[in-house]
Amino acid sequence: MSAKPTPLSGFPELLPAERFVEQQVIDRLRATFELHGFASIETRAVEPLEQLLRKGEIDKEVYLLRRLQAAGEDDDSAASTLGLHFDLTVPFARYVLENAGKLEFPFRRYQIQKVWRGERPQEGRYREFTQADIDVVSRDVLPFHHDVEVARVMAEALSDLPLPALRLQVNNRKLIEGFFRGIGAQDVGAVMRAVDKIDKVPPDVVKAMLIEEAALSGEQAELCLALADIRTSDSSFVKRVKDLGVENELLSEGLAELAAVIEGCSSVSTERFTVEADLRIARGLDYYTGTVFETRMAGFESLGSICSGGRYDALASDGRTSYPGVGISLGVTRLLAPLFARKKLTASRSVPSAVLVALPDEQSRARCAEIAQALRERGIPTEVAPLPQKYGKQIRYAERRGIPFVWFPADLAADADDAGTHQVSHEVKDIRSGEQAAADPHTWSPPAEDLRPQVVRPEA
RNA sequence: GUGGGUGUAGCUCAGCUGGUAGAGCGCCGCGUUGUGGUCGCGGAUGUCGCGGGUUCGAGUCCCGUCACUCACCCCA
Repeated sequence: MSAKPTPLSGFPELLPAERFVEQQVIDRLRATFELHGFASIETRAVEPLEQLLRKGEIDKEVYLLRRLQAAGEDDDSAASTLGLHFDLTVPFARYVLENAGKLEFPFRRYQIQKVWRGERPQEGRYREFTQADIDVVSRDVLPFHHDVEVARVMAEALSDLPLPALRLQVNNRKLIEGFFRGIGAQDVGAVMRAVDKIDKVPPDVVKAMLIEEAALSGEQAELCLALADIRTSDSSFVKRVKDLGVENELLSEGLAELAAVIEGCSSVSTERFTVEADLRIARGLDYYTGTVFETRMAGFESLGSICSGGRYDALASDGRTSYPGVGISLGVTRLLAPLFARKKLTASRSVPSAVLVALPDEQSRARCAEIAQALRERGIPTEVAPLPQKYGKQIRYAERRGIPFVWFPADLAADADDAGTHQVSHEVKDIRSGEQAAADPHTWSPPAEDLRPQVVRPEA
């Protein structure tokens, strides 16, 4: 490669310190998911286009996969063409159907993988990014308490991470659909699309859209706006909805479900992670049938939702048996990349090494490697200096990487010579404080907080 | 897919009505001949995104193109 490559927009690549943070976050998510009994699976990167397009009008979002030499080959039907998956829910539904005979239901799984979308990239929107999903799927019927469970598990996982304050907003499709039907709306989808704009355009514009595009009367539109305005952190939203005076069976069911989720999550709500009913949340994806989730991060509202999901009763079905599910998906890249870009999150050093063993001269390399190995045997990440440069340069090498300790090997000539001019024993220097003391590679250990890099929030 | 903005050193950016490139930070060296950071002195680095056009002359003007970026759309 001769010319300098240009960055490829939308395919973020992290520097080592950021990658360290990402891996810590993924480890943390994984630990929490497993603590709650979710099993890991990984699905293939590609699905038949036919499967991928079941989700709706996203054909322009899917990257097709074909061999360079395949031009002119016959079969380009949706059934045989492959595309990279653009989320983890659709492949999971396919996986459940394919393995239904071997899985135990209700099936609880987590999945942390890359996904691809043909987007125009900008901050928080990528063409290749990592999602972390948890879902529970059952056969025929999935008890409602799992709606509460997935929210609680994700809340617990996110609460453990060093992030700005998060707000989990919950709504229910039955509630809003029931409400819209209850007021006499004919085109529920058009109403939802208009209401969904409420955070971006003024209320009177939304009202105009409701009247023009969803064929509502001014009164009906007012009721929709009033509903969308309701936001509470407890179940008091129920009374406020009822006060609007709309009667509908589906609405009542949705109200009861949403109240159950809000009450069920009240104990995981903290200052840094709040859960609330927000009746303007709709979600564009049409496979959701009940509970829906979105999550906003304080100071990063323009990113949109960083963690979303909901209940889908009909996504997976083989024609005779249906597999209803509920899940929630964290956008790991959307969450972290903006924090990295704004220097709100990084690692205390860019390499795992806690110790750099200084190299006096090339002849000493084997001896220095032994010192390093003695440290490693006790779990201390250690590297040997690459070149026998002046010690000042070697210290600088460590400093730039954030390696906190430099190990100076004992001078072998010390036995024969005057101890005043030679370093008789091994010494280790904390380059932050400058303190240096004699040490034995078989017993010395760094302070626990220096053993591994730490995730740090520079200004938090 | 639609509509804006921007491309100059490793990074952030200046560069006037066209006269063939600059600053800060970073990097390297020396002061300080095996202990860094501070300070002082010195040094290196650019196909001015790419292609074409106008001109005696283009980083600067024009056209095209590519990339990046922001907003919309949609979404993690």
